[in-house]
Amino acid sequence: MARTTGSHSEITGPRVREAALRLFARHGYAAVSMRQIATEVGVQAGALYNYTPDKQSLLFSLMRGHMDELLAARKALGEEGSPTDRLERFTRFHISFHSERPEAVFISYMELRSLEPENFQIIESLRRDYENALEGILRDGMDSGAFTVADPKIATLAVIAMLTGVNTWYRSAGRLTLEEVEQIYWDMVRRCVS
Amino acid sequence: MARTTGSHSEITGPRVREAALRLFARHGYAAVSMRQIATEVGVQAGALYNYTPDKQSLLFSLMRGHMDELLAARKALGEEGSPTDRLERFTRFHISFHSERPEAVFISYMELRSLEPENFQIIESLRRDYENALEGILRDGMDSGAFTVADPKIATLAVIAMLTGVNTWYRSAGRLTLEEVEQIYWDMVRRCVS
DNA sequence: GTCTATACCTCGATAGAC
DNA sequence: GTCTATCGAGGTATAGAC
Repeated sequence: MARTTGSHSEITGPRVREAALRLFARHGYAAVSMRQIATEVGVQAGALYNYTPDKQSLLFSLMRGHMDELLAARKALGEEGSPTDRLERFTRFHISFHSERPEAVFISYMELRSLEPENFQIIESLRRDYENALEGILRDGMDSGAFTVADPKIATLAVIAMLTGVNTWYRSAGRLTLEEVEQIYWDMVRRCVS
Repeated sequence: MARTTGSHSEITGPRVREAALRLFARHGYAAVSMRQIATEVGVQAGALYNYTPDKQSLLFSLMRGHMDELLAARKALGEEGSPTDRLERFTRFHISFHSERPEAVFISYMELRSLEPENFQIIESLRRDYENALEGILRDGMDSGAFTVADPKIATLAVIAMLTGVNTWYRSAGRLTLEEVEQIYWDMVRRCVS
């Protein structure tokens, strides 16, 4: 892991982000030092500042990148089909997307309070966009009579909380395959809104 | 807020815990310094060490106290009635108990990673006790035919995640009363398992 | 682009006066 | 029981050599 002088910007940049992602997720933003990140990458602390203006920007960039990916992937699901079909797609998508990047998910939920106010507002707004996508499905289903939901706003938050909870226990080497987990949760979500 | 020399142990002790609870919840354990806590209480940093051997013990004591309260209150719900009745009691209890102490709940979920290993094991074990109480209700309901649940372990985690999510948005001055929130969630939980 | 060195600050925790 | 003062460690970020 010892490093000598040289240029490695194309390699080191991503490695800084990966190390920060892993360490922030494991120990928390405030508990991780720039020196630790540098050690993980194999450079000295000063070298990190070639890739980020400061520690806060590094956190924000990770969270922003995650939310942008999430929203783009959600959009790619499309709007075709019945509300029930769309809700099933959303449910399965949420579980599989989140299970593939547990560290980014964890940071994006846990480190909101570590963001400076302007950065917080931006991430919060992106998250609301995501919630609104689900709420739209639920409202369409209420209008068409497919769903019975007392309060679509609350049902949205309840479903997302339930689905995101998968990340606290799911391991790909565990008792259930991801497909089985998706099926179990889809059964519960479907019954929740019918 | 300026303080003079004197003895105030009966007052200061609880005040230290309250200040730590509030600050840990707002900014995170790692981001809060003993000096900040002392300032909030109105003493100097050194004086805190009359009430806790160190910062870690303060965190653990807060989390331990919360879990003990939670388990005692859950036990007081009793085991009488049908599985459906018990599930309704559990659901309403979880929501109201958690909504009354959002800071302790927040810390107990978010700061698990800030605990030293031995302390972590203790809190995790208490949390499993709580989950097992709900799982027992679900299993009894499956046995009696009242519930249809594909996987009681997963349903337990799903229901708890859904219910705990209330704390992320519920405010007592908001659009809905706590009773209304409880009713909405009970409807969703009931349908989830039927 | 990375290094070494360092400025400057804040941390947790302790010692000893009152 | 609280104060002031302080220790030693470690924090972010920058400067300048290579």
